[in-house]
Amino acid sequence: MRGRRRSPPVSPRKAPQQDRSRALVEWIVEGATRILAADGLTGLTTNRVAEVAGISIGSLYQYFPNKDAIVVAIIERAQRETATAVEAVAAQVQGAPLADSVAALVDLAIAAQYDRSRLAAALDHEEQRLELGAALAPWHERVRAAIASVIGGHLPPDAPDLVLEAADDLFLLVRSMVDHAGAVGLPRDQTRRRVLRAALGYLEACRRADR
Amino acid sequence: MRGRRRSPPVSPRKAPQQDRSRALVEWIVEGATRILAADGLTGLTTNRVAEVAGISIGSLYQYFPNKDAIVVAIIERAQRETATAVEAVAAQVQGAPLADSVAALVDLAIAAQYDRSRLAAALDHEEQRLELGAALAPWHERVRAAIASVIGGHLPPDAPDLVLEAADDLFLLVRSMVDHAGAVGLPRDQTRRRVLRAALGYLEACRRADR
DNA sequence: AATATTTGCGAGTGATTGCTCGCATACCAC
DNA sequence: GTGGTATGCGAGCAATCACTCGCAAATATT
Repeated sequence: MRGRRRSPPVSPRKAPQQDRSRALVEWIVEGATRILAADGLTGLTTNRVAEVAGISIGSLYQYFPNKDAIVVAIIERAQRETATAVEAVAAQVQGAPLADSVAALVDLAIAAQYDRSRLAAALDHEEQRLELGAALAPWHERVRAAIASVIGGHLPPDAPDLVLEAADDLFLLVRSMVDHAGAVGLPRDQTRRRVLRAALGYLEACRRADR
Repeated sequence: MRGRRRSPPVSPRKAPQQDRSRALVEWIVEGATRILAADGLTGLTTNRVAEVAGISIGSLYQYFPNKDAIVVAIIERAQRETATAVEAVAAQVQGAPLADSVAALVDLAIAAQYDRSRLAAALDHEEQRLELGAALAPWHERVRAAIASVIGGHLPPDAPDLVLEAADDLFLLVRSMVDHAGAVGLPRDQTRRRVLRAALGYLEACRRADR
């Protein structure tokens, strides 16, 4: 276990207090995300982040205690966006047929991740390395709840555990397939068809499982 | 696209010609794999690989032109082992009921990857960075064919494309779920149950799709 | 206007790491 | 033994990168 980092402060060195500073932090995260999407982890150097954000490296370190803190901020923002987007779609498809609801979720995944496979892979990797599992649990919880609310009505009502389990599995399944399809450049419509088949097949299996 | 590496020689600088050298190359790859599994990419330095292999850094560079070449060797060995193992299982379950055959494949995945989620993630990441997709196609082909031979008899016989597609999707699905379960430390039996449900659900959907 | 405080800057530092190269050692032919 | 060759070695080089620190500019306070 040599390569493991210490666990140094990972929250902003100084909470941005003026609007300008808050915008700056967002701007840094935005730039770093673009670098990550374009060049992957090897391209993400602190000097380059500062350069892209149009500030000096010294200023960058007034708001982030170290490089990992920037990565954490990127991951947290991505999780927040994912959770919000999934919740929005979930609210929109309440009551719709299962196939349509799941299709909406798949479309969301394709729209959000398809051209960002490099970013997705990098974030996944860093999430593991920095051991952020616990810190991100609240976001996962929201995603799980949103998906559960979509599929809950179509599964046996006497097994709430099954629904949550299915929500987790469904999310992972869709995410993995979409990311991979994006990485190998599969056409979107084919991806949609295959992911949809997997997702609906899985849910059908769940429905049959608890009887 | 700044962080991208050139594409330098990635094959051994000098083909190992005596048995001793061949064993040495294998030994280096083995040590590097263990480092990767234990500490991830940050722990994998050329000096440490040499140290673990019990040779000098200079000797290491007689057989590998650069660090990436070591990673490529690790990946190729892993792919070879995966392909061989899947083919072996496929041969063993020929003619068995679908559920049993798929269960054997899932068990293989769990046995091979479960405690190596860090290694699996690192290799995935490097495979993308080094753009090895094309180079690894032959191994993927073998895996695809083996899985297709397992599930082929249980799908509509008039759609060979569907079978290959299903083989790819099934492999990805199982691998993703198992890797993730291993990373979060889910108990094996629960993992087995859930992955099996997803896999069989998917196949059932395939069977229904082409009618 | 004068002073104090905060914010921004970026050349430079120390540490790491991939890799080289000159030298030593082992092996071989005679 | 002697000369020649192949193999092994590891100190050290050059490049990279995360991060610091002393100074300047901007802003607030009196």
